Parts: sequence; structure tokens; C-alpha cells
Amino acid sequence: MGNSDDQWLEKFRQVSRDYSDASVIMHEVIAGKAGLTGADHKYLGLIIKKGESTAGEIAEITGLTGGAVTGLIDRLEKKGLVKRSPDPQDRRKVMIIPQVKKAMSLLGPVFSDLQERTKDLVSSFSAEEREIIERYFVAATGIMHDVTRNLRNKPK
Amino acid sequence: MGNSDDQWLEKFRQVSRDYSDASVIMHEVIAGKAGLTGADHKYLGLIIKKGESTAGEIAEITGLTGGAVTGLIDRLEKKGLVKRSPDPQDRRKVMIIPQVKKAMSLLGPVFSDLQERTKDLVSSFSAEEREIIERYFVAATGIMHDVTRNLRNKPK
DNA sequence: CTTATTTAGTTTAGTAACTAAAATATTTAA
DNA sequence: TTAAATATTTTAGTTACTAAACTAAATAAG
Repeated sequence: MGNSDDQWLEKFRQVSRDYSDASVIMHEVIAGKAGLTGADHKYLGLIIKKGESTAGEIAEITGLTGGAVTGLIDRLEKKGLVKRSPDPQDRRKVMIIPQVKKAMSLLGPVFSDLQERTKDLVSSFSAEEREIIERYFVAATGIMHDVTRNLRNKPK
Repeated sequence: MGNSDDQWLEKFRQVSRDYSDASVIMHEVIAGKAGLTGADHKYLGLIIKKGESTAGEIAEITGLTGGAVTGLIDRLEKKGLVKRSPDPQDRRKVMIIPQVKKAMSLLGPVFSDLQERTKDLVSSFSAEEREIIERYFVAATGIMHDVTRNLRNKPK
């Protein structure tokens, strides 16, 4: 790989870092507008994506301890964003049911500007171009998952 | 825009959300490996990007209050990642000097796997394809900055 | 069976990092 | 030379976290 490729790579890294930074900051501001902390907003997204699940499962997907999950669910429940419902099959368990409609009505208006403009942006690319972008995203996501897993398992 | 475009858009949104989620999680794990919290890692990145600056400027770019910046700098200084240096021109000011070498030596090894694999991934795209991906990133970053600014200024 | 162990979630005690406001030190303006 | 403004730190109070103790329910073992 030649020198100009290395320069390009450095620029590309900067561009993708800027993208990630902007994304994190934007999501924090969105969360604030909806009366949530950045962390609670992120976790709510995970809970909605997963769908109905137990407190234990939420601890796993969020990486939080049991006690922290209790607090998280307390806060989200108080805002009507999830509901607790005891599992009749196993009465130790508590099913956490995301209230998707409520979440949509809370977050939707805040997201609408972003979605509109993103739609316009992707429309400005041809189908072939969009396929290239998507291919990059999917591959990069896979790499990040791998790196995360490797770091977690590394002894040091 | 036809129906199949809408479906594509929905899929694209999912893909880019997955990318952002993976990025956030990975950076938290990277921070942990380096003995930092996710927040401190993020702020250190901002401080390095900005270069030498005052505590007040750091409060602005991070969105933290003055007191929180004092605590942040205390923690980073204890780890040797920044240095405090009183400004001789204005002795109320404290210049915060990021110790880039130290940060590199701490974070570099943790990032190396990611950088290697990202390099391989981008190499698998042609120059024209890479230009398309970069163009998308830059435009999307601009949109996110705009949306963030609009939300911050919105009265509601 | 009925007692011990495991599992699920919550509660508690202690900690870390935040905000808002008061305090300190220095500079600029009156 | 005093008053006001600016830059940072300190303090007091809050929030959300972890680790460990606790409660309740299900499963296993003698």
C-alpha cells in the first residue's frame, strides 16, 4: 500500500471518528430533550430492540449489575416507558415490557428532523452507492463486535 | 420515492444504528482496558483533539460545569494523561496540556487490532468506493451537528 | 416429602462523578 | 484604590453505580 493510501487512511479515520463523536453528542442531547439521561436513553433503546424480557436479561445486554437494573427499570417505569409484569410461570421472574408507543411519542418528535434529513441524504446516493455504504457499515460493525469480544476475553 | 426505497431506508437506519451502538460499546470496553471510565476516555479524546487549552475551554467543549472539569482534570492528571500549567500571562488561568505520547502508549496497544482490521477493510474498497463512503460520513456528520444545534436552541 | 441449594430480583451501604453555589485569586474598569 | 468581572477550585447535596446481603420462589437430593 502506497503513501497516498496511508494519507487517505488517516483522513478516513478522522472522518469516522468525527461521525462517532457527533453521534454520541447528538444522542445525549436527544435524551436530554426527552427527560432522560444519555445512559437511560441508550438502555431504553436496547430494551426496545430486545423486546419483552426479564430483569436478568436486561442486566446481561446492558452489562449492568442487578441492583443497577432495578434502579433503571424504576426510573423508566415512572416515566411510563416500560411496565413490570410478574411471570405467572415462574413467580420469581419479572417481565419487563417496553412501552414502544409511549417511547415513540416521546422520542419521535425529537428524531423527526434527523430522520427527514437522513432520508434526503441517502436519496442523493444511487442504489449502487447506497449498497457500498451499507456494505462498509455492516463490515465495520462486525469488526467492532469482534474487537470488543477479544478485549473482553483478553486476560490482561 | 417508491416503496422499495422506503424499505431500503428502514434497513439502512437499522444498519447505521447497529454501527453506532457497536461503536459506543467498543469504546467503553477500550476505556475500561485503559483504566478509564467511558466518559473520561471520551473527554480525553476531545482534549487531545483540541490541544492545549484552559479549564474553561474544556468546560465548553465537554459541556461539563466548572467543578466537574476540576475533577476530570484531577483524575487525568493523576494518570499522567494531562498536565496543569499556570498561564504566566493571566495567573487565574490554568493551561491543560494533553500528554499525547502518554495517551498513545496507554491506548495505542488497545486500538491496534481495530486499526489493523479497519485498514484491511478500507483496502478492500476501490478509491471511488472509499470516496463515496467518506462523502456519506461527512454529510451525515454535518446533519448530526445541525440537529444537535437546533435541539439545543429550541425553547421547548 | 421436607430440607438444602440454586435462581431471580430487590434492598442496602458505600463510592464516584455530577451540578449549583460559595469561596479564592487575579485581572480589568471606574 | 476600590469595585466589578473573570477563572478556577472547593463544598454540599444528588444521582446512579457496584458488591454484598436479603427475600422469595423453584428445583434437587436424601
